[in-house]
Amino acid sequence: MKTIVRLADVARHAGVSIPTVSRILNGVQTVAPELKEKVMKSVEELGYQPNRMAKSLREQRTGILAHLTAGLNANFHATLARGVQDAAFDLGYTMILGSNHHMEGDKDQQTYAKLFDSYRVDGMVVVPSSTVDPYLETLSSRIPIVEVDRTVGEYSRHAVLLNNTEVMGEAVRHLLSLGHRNIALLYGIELVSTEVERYQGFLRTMKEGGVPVDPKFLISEDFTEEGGHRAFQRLVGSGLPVTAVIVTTNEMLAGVVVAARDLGVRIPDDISLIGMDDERWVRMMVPALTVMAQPPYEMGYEACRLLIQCVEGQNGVVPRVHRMSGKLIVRDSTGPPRFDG
Amino acid sequence: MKTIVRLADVARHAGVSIPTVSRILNGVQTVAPELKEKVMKSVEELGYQPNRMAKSLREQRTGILAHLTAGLNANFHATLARGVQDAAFDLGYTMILGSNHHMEGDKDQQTYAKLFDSYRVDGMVVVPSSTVDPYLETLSSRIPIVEVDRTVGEYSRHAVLLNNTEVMGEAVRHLLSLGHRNIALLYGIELVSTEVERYQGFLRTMKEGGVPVDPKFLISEDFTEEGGHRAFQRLVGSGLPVTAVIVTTNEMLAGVVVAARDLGVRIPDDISLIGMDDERWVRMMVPALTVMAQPPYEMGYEACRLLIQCVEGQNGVVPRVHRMSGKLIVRDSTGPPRFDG
DNA sequence: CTGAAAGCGCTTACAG
DNA sequence: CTGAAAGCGCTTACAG
Repeated sequence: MKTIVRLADVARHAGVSIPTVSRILNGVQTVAPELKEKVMKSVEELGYQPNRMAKSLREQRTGILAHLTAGLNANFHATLARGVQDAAFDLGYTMILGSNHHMEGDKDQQTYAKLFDSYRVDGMVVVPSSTVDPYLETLSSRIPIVEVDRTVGEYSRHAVLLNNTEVMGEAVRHLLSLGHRNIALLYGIELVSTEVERYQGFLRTMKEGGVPVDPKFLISEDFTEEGGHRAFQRLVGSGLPVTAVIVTTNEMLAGVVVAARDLGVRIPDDISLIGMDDERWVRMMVPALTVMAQPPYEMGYEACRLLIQCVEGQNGVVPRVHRMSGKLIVRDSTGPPRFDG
Repeated sequence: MKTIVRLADVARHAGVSIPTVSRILNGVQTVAPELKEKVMKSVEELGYQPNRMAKSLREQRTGILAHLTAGLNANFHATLARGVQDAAFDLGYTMILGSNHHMEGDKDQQTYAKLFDSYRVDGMVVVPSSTVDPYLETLSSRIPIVEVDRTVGEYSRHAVLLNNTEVMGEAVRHLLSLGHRNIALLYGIELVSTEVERYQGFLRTMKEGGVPVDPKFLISEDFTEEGGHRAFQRLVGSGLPVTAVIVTTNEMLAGVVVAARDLGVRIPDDISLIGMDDERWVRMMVPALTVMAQPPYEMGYEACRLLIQCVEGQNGVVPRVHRMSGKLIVRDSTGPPRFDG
């Protein structure tokens, strides 16, 4: 293990004092050009690399941003994380990542929040879960936090969210214009903002379209593939005259597709289907699915950009919700209802 | 912004010296039980959270591990990263993540490596690329590095890799046993160890099976979906009597599937197909694809566990290659060759 | 424009 | 068993 070069080594090598080297490296104050040159040569020769830990300790800022996510399993969250990371990198920060541990759900988010706090990160971009919230609330008093994808609700912080009601509205209008009236909504059982907003968007647009909604057409289940499977089974098992189904999450969507195959329900001949998230499997399967597409990369990037703004002083800005627009991508899983539907 | 609690604050609050608090918190040395109790109460009351930066600076170790990956876009790498992260978390470390920036390929890996080095990370788990290698080599002299998924080759470091030749062998034998003789291999054009090993595994097993390989059946292209598309087009366009195709990467596999549809080639009726990575789309599409499945989570976890072993002193252990076994999952994209094939 | 001194928040020999 | 002192590698007032 080679010994590491410190500022003092560079100073000695260049024949100047430590502060001088520091000033040159940080471009602060004016320095004699000749000294600068000499020092830069020493830096080069010795391969000096500043110790960010020491710098952080002294400056009382680390240049590290934490991202607390709900889990990299879902492509959506992985891409969002990439957005956060790229923004951090572009703006001179480093991202530290905490995602759900194993399969234990979100109970680790708080552990991660504490851990990252102990590293004195400059701020956090978080996909909030109910359990992490109380801790974040206290943390908020010390460092800026930006919520992304969903929010725990009272908007006391910046939040970057999808324009959920809008996209859902698009989806509903698409089905209505095809002639559908008996449209079911399959959604996640947890009370997170995304689900609430999509649910509301559904109801509102149906109302605007003048189509009454039978509560039996509103089915909530687990966020998982299994949940989607069960929801679709229940729906079809009920014998109701459904002609179209909207599913609010990608995981559930997969379950719905499998269930439809299991039950011999043809898409879109028997039932039209609209899902969430434009992932590869959605494009590769036959029929390719009509989906509400989100821009996860942009959401992450924007959230992080906002966070850095807060970190760097513009925290005079009043916290608000930033809406990113999704769009409906029409493919082959939606068509006119069956004539007997 | 609330002011933050330091060790000194706890000491004053408990009426003891700073070192005493430090010792109690770190469980080092024996301390009077009464003092301990008093201090712990103060810690609790003040909500003290140690400053890891300061601790790191003093201890000359940060407890941070860096993971340099090839990009979270691919599910494989996202899951692998999750494995690394979980291992880090389980063993008391924090993971810092660097993945490819935007679409610029791997040229940022070196930037990330430098950045993380400046934070004095205790070690790195890296999915190496050719450009990052020279820098890693010098870094290796200071901190432990474990390679994962692929290696730049000379095995001067620990590496956790898939047993590429084995799984490829399984795939080939599966096709041979179905009666195929004219099997094509579509692989990535870059000279990375995964590709080289899979290529060799293909040739070796064909040889063992006593089946000569026409070099025209060996087609290399970009790692991308477009690359796969082109490769399949070239193959079919050549008019060669292929009855089965093996594709070495998931990205290319998607391109092959699309190309087959475009050209009206039926799978497995006209051509049998084996791909890589057991991702959702591979299971959801019809026919569900036969694939060589890797255990990315386990690979990441194991690599990180190994790294921590090195970090914590067992670096007496001679660096070696650790092989993880993949397995062939037979589904509906492989069948007997066409009688006229 | 440059250097000597202090200090960021910890831990760890060193005395007692 | 406990505390005073030094030091990890930096930056930043403070003199000159």
